[in-house]
Amino acid sequence: MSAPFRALAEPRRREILRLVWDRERAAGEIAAEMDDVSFPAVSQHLKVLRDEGMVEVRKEGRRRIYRARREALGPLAAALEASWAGRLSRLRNLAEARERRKEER
Amino acid sequence: MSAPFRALAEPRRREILRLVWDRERAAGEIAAEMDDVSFPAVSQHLKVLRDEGMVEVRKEGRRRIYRARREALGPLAAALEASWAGRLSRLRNLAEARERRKEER
DNA sequence: CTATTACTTAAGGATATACTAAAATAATGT
DNA sequence: ACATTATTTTAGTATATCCTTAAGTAATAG
Repeated sequence: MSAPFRALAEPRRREILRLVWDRERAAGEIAAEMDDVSFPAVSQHLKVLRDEGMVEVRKEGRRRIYRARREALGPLAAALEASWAGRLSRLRNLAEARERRKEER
Repeated sequence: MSAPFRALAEPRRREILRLVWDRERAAGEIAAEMDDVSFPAVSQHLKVLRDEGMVEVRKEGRRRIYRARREALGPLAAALEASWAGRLSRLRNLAEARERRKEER
């Protein structure tokens, strides 16, 4: 129960999920889309997502093709989509306002 | 956007949220309900939740009374409730099955 | 069967984070 | 004013995690 939240705590993993959310992509393609991170690092994140059942892999020749298992994410799928749509922003704004108040002191 | 997921990654913080989900509780009461953790540690977790706007505090005498800001959690509220109800278990079971398969090799 | 491409796994290091104990702050009581 | 209770903050440490480089697999190509 703990693990799904943990898996999504990492921004890179959320970005990977976004990339394979509605089209499948090979590991290499995913890595190519991401900035400032090595291929192995991406591969390690993919492993975490696989172990959580959040993505599925399919072999095609020498490529591994990934896609999100949206159903498996349950209510977390909506939370992810909200975050990509910036719809978690009310929360963020509140946090920022609090931060500002703190600094004013 | 990153921060809310990060805040919920920590099991203790999810437990704190559960404790103040539908009744308010003083910081000390929260700490008393939790096992194997010091009061300061709980206080630090409460700070994270406060900074994320996930809980509200109210002073009453020398006690600080906390409650969850469920509205502010947006779609994450449903994910939390699902996790407490064990309804994220399909995900977990898949992950465990995968784990078993790996060990069998 | 050697080389190349695509990817994963392993080893090691740097940084983040969660914890404890101790000190500081805040409100009330004597 | 001083003590007590409730909580937070600070300082320091241990552990987790994310990253990089290097080495290991797997599949196809020559």
